[in-house]
Amino acid sequence: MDETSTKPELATKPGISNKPEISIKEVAKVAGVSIATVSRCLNDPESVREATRDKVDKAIVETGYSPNVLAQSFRRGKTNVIMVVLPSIGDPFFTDVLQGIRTVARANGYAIMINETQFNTLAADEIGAMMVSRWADGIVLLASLSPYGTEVLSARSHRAIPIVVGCETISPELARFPSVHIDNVAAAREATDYLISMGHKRIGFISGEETSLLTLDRERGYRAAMKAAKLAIQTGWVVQGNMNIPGAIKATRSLLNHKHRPTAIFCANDEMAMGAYHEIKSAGLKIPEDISVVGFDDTRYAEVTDPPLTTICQPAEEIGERTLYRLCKAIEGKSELGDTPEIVPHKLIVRRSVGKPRR
Amino acid sequence: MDETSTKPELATKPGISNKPEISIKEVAKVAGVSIATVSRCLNDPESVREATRDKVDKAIVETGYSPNVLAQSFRRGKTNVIMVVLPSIGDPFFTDVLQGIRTVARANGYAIMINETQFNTLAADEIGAMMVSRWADGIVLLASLSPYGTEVLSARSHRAIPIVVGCETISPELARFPSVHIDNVAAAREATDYLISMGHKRIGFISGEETSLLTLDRERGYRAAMKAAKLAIQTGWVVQGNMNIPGAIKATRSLLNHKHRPTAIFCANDEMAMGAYHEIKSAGLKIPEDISVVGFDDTRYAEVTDPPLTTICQPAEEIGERTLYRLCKAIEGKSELGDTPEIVPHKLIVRRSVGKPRR
DNA sequence: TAAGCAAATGTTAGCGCTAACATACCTGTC
DNA sequence: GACAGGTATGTTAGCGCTAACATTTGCTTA
Repeated sequence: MDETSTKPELATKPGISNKPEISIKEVAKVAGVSIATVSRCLNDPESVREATRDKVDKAIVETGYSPNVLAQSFRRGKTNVIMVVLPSIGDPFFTDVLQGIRTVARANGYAIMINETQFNTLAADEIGAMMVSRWADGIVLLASLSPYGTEVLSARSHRAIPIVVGCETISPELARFPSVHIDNVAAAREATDYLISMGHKRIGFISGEETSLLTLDRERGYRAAMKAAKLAIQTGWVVQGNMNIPGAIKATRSLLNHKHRPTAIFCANDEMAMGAYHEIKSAGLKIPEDISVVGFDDTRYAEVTDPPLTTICQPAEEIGERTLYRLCKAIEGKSELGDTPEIVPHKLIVRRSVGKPRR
Repeated sequence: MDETSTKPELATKPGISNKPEISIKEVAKVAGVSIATVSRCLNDPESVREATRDKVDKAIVETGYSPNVLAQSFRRGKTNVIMVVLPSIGDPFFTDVLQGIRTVARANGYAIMINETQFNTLAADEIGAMMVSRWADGIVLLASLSPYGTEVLSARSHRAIPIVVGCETISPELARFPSVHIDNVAAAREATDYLISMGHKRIGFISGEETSLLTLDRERGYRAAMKAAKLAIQTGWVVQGNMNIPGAIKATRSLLNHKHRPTAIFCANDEMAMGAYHEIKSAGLKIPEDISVVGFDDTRYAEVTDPPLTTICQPAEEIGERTLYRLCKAIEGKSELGDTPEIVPHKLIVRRSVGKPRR
């Protein structure tokens, strides 16, 4: 035990690390101080004399000690982990939101744990479990919850950890949570208005998951614009596309086969617009000459599609940053804005996917 | 305290949850049993008499108890968390890998923590910290580490938690870790050979991050194919594109302006191929008539680009599954394959982005 | 019915760390 | 040189849980 070989024996089987976990106790012994002093050196170095600190630092290096984060978290009752719940990791829009989240998280010493709902309810259980188990210090909810999920959340609310909702529109049930998002209704209306202003009268809409309130809001904006312009929406002009490419392809096909084929298609996100592009071109039609397309999100692909996609730009990174900022404040118990929803600005980005209708 | 109101008081300030954390002790008291029995009901229900179990279950519901996962993890020395390290969450290829990872993780009771390196060295520190702090039970490494990162890892190896490398080619330093990946050299060579077989003699290559061994391997395959066909590679035909769209656009521009302009471009991933498409079309050139393009990864976008992209298909989901499977085994200490690299098959998917060169 | 044995339950010692409290150690002042 | 008053360090009680060990209970069998 006392043989001072430079290298500790290597575990022959990684994964079954041989027990001798180096604890604060070991360091204390080597440094000739008490464990409290070691702890202080780690957490409040100012409070310990320099000479002692040096001894301890040396002992830490010598023993190869590093704190057991698990024990720390347990003791402090804080994990410094934030869970992010989102519908789909693959969505490039969320990539940008996550970027913002990560920046603020890192700055505040939090690690991020990502959880995909994939539009199912399972996630709700996991969120509930998370809340209750105290694994995470807080939750960023970028997805909409099923009614069941909302119920789970409410049921556990007495042991709640802070939640901030981002991107998603707020349902009445979730209204008690702070949120950061654009005005989806207004944005969708703006996009539709733009199509109308270009002369389109037959406009189709490809929606997302019906469980998503965000999608519903975009549909609402589309309908509002149509109504305001006194344009009728034919049955079959609103098709569900599930926010993904295969869904959009199917939806577009049905739109193209409609007996009153729309001259323009408004997609609830850019990903679906890419699917629509594909199907439109496959049908031998040209964008925007034969049919115009508008997307939503302004992902990094919008610029490089052919033709470049006209779409609504959300300040994704900013949403991420603001969401996490507010969550951090809430965790610290000094939320500034309370549960106020925070509306960030959107912007219609006009590229070349919209033209005048042929007739 | 004994007032049996249906709803416990709501914390007025979420985030500062009012202390009374319900512990196993509370449940034991309510059920009239010892804490050990409660623990047993949770962890090994078989070992407790049904009548007792019922009492405890009822008490659990009544108190609203749920275990403090932090305490459990601390006590057991196991978190059931696996950290996944990848270069970029936004890359659609990793979306599929993650899908596979998630499936196996969930089946084995692990939560996933995602960590983006974004090609910097910072991540290495975090991985090292993770290893040492025992936050995670294991690590999936889908990114290549900088030399510094490798050093960090080695330095801490005496307290190692299991690591399995996925996708990335294995450097000699990492060779001691198990891995799952395709044969990148062979795949890149196959793609290049295909271009050559179509009659191309002037072929450019857009590479990724120079720190990535995977990219280097693909470049190696390209060079090997060219050499085998006795085709010279002009200076300036191999350009770095950083695995993203803006990088690819710049790289493509330089390729198009080359005095010996290539008739085909091989991109180290599909994302860059999309950037290349854009730049080629912007220059007024047609794919594949004027210039052919080959990608790598076969992401979900490859099919819907215009024209559909010829590319190398990696079994992304399978890589994820296998990687995690092996990691789980390693965590359980019964790794079957040891550190053997596992090569999974790739496949060239021929679509319509490659034609015969014009001259 | 008492012994014997297994099954069921209880008791308790920590896991590694932090923080409250207790004690020791300085330094300067009169 | 004794004392106050601060500063630096030591001692120790848990956090909630699990698992090893101790004890009780219930049931079988002679």
